[in-house]
Amino acid sequence: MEYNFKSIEDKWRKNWATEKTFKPEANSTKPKYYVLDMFPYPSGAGLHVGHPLGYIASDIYARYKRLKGFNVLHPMGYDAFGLPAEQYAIQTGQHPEITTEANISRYRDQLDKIGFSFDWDREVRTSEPNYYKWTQWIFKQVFNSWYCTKEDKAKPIAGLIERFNSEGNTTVKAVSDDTALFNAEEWKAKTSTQKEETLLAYRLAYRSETMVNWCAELGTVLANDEIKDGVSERGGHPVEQKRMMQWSMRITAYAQRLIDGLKTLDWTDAIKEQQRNWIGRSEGATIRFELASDALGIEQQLEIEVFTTRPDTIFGVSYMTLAPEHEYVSRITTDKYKEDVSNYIQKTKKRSERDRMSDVKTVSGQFTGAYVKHPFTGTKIPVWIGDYVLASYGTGAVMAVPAHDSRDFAFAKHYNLPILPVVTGGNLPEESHDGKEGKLINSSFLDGLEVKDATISSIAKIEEKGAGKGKIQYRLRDAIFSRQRYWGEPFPIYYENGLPKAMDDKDLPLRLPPVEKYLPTESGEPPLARAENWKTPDGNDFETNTMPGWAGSSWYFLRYMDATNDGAFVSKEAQSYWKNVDLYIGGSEHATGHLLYARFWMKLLFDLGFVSEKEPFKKMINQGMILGRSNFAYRVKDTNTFVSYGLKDEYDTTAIHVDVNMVENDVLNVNAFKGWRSDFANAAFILENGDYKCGAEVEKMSKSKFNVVSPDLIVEKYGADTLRMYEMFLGPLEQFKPWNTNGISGVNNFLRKFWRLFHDADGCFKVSDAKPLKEELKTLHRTIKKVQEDVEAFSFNTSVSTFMVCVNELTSQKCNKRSVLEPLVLLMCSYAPHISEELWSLLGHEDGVSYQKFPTFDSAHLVESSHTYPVSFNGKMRFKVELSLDLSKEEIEKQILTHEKSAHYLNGEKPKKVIIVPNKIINIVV
RNA sequence: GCGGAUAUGGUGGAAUUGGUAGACACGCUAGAUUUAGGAUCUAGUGCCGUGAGGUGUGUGGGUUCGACUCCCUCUAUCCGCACCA
Repeated sequence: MEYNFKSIEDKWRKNWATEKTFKPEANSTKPKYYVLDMFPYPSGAGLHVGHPLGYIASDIYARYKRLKGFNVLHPMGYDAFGLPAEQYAIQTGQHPEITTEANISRYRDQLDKIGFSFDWDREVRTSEPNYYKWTQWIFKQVFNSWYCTKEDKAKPIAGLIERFNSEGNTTVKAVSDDTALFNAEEWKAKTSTQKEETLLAYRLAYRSETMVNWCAELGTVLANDEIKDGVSERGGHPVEQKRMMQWSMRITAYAQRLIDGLKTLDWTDAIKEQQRNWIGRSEGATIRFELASDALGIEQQLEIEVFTTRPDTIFGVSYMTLAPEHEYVSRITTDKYKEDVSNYIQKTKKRSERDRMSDVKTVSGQFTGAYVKHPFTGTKIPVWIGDYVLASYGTGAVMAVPAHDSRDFAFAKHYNLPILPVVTGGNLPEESHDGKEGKLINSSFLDGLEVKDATISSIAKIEEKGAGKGKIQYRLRDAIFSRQRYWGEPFPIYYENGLPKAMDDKDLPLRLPPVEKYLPTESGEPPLARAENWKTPDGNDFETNTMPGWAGSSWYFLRYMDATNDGAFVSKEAQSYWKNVDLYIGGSEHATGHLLYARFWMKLLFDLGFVSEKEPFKKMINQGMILGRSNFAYRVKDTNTFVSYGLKDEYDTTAIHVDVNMVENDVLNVNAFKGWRSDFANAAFILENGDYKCGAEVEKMSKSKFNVVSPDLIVEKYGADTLRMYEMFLGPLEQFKPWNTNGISGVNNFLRKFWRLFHDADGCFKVSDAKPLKEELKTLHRTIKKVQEDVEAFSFNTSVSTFMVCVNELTSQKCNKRSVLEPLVLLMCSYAPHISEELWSLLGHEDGVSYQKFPTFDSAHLVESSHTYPVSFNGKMRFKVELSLDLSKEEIEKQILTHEKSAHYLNGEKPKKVIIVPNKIINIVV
């Protein structure tokens, strides 16, 4: 019988589904292992060959762990809320739910064809009410919590109210918006509205007027990580800064714990480093500078606070710079400079965020006429404004030390301000000396100290003087949590007297209401404002914003543990058994979005006692993207004539993406092209050697570039097992690589050869029960060893090669011994499950291959031809003999003596003594 | 500018962690077979050289009996962050 992948794959796929082969055991005594893929957003384009890459890798690992005796959880679901379905709804009026449903069923079909070992009974969809019920519930927990900095954890707000009742807020140490101090009496005297307002300043989910990234084109705000190069990540639309009332979450309260937690994670350094940079911890001090009182007609005793990471350079301050938006600018500017300052502010406002980014070299600023006093010397320091200082970081003001900060240096050079060196070293006055090495000079009590020590003692002196204090500053901002969209989770929030109130648990989920149109209202309110009767039974308005995309994806990994539970987001028992994700596979593009938010929520749920783990994903592998290879045709300008790639330089042409499915080996199927689009029906072609050659380029796969290769076609032509092995064979998992189908026949050949090992010349299934030869065992055990090492190291590409070598060797050994082939099937079944399952059943086993044990290797069989080389060692000669455990001592000696390099060491004499040590190194005393 | 990564044949990529560089696969060349081939099989294939031989892992240096592997220098490419004080 020939290898008929179609019938084999259909048969086993059905069998796995009906037998529920991949359902984890309940009440298992086995150790657990949780393998998770980042769940996909079901887009209209369907899966392309890049999507399954990570899924195949995780599937191989999940199947491997199962054979290794683990109770494996390997689920899949859909991140179903999102922009494209909503934009499609805006264009067509079709409800996003219908679009999403259709896309999901297409995804499911495609996924099913590849033979994954998912437990589909645990599927989750973030847009399902029985899922987002719990997203809303978690939001409520956040809303009803505050962050205690003393215990360094989130706590229920009810406890805070009790403390306010008994002692006010004077002893409360919390992460909160600045609020005035009050005692218990004052708290009790507040009206309920005032109390709510106060509490809102403490809640971990809160509403505030915030500067947001507003994308007019998309009609919504965007998070920082949804913006790339100043435009929206989706669609590339311009983004502007705007003040709006928004929900936010106090992720900043967790900044330090999010950094500390990274140490416990088995993630790549690149991702950890990205998160560290994003959180952006810097140690330094805040220092207050008093306004010089002799400034003309300016109010006394105003202090400007700066943040600096270099308090040691305090004596090098030669001026101060405020952000143009700094609140004191108008108050301190002297009459003489009023006009210049306001002109400058106007000018910087016009510069968009994008210009500021692309043009960081231009130095600009303006003197305000005001001076501050140096806290130690009392010297007058001029105050400038400059757009190199950001209002949103630190205090929006910097003490400028041009000698030791390159930005201050450029500014000082440009405006001719003094440059005072206070640390030795560097290349002053040509450039600033930013490095933290050298000794302090010209710095009074700091003179002679190293930078490190000077930093410590300067902070101490500043604190002693009451001029400031040591401070740790983070770049991370609170996460804006509301979106002006339809297709997202509604907030479980209504408004009473203008203040937000959380709904009762029993009223959840708050379902998305039907709306006529999916656009914002004429008055600019979000789409939910169109919903009829969007009110509580008491007539209070519901929140009209919806949650951002990351809400549902920040906890889905917990839901899989107990996907159908109606009484809790996950039961205590399920969570304490599965704990957290052991292996997470997905792209690195979520480094500062999803992966940070999920960690934040996990820690918050941990603080509140809902989960037992502090981190969601223990180990993570980031698969590289598979890129597409686009093809181009070259249209001669203003004609319908296309010129072949090699001749295009003789004409004035425009390149047009052509569908890669009409191109083979860069040769265009001209007839298919004519039928592709009506305006090409009459196209003329200038050929070379009778063919139309296309140009090619590697780009991201996308519908609009017509370079999407669907896995369906590959499965159709070669089968799922070939696709699985080929995707692994393509190269290291983590690497970005272009898709090309050139090598796929090699993998397909290999599977056919593998099949033939079990069949005789007439194609009849036939294996022998004879004892295997030494050579055959060597091949087998080497393969077991290598494959196990490769799987553990996620080097799936090399193990595919290992299989090929193994099958090639067994073929040339004409080996058809059961005792060799059976373990080989078990090795292969993670990679090519369908063919393995079929062969396993042909071998006469009733239990499926997934219920077996991973074979163990016996190093006694791993005998190589020996290889000897000399190693010098403390006057003795040391020889290393590789993999020659079966050689006799005499043989080893002979090899050493006849080794070409031996003459050099032994000078023709015989060694006095030969000592063989277990690690295959032989000491020879001369 | 800061941080992370990568660099090996015509191509994708191996190398047991310091031990015969180029496994495996694609491609290519020759031969066999087939009416013909996108099919199958056999042999060859880093580069230079007819050959013996020489040479070779981005550049230059170092450690070592021995370096793709370790150390230093430079170069190129990719990714992330970026006037964060």
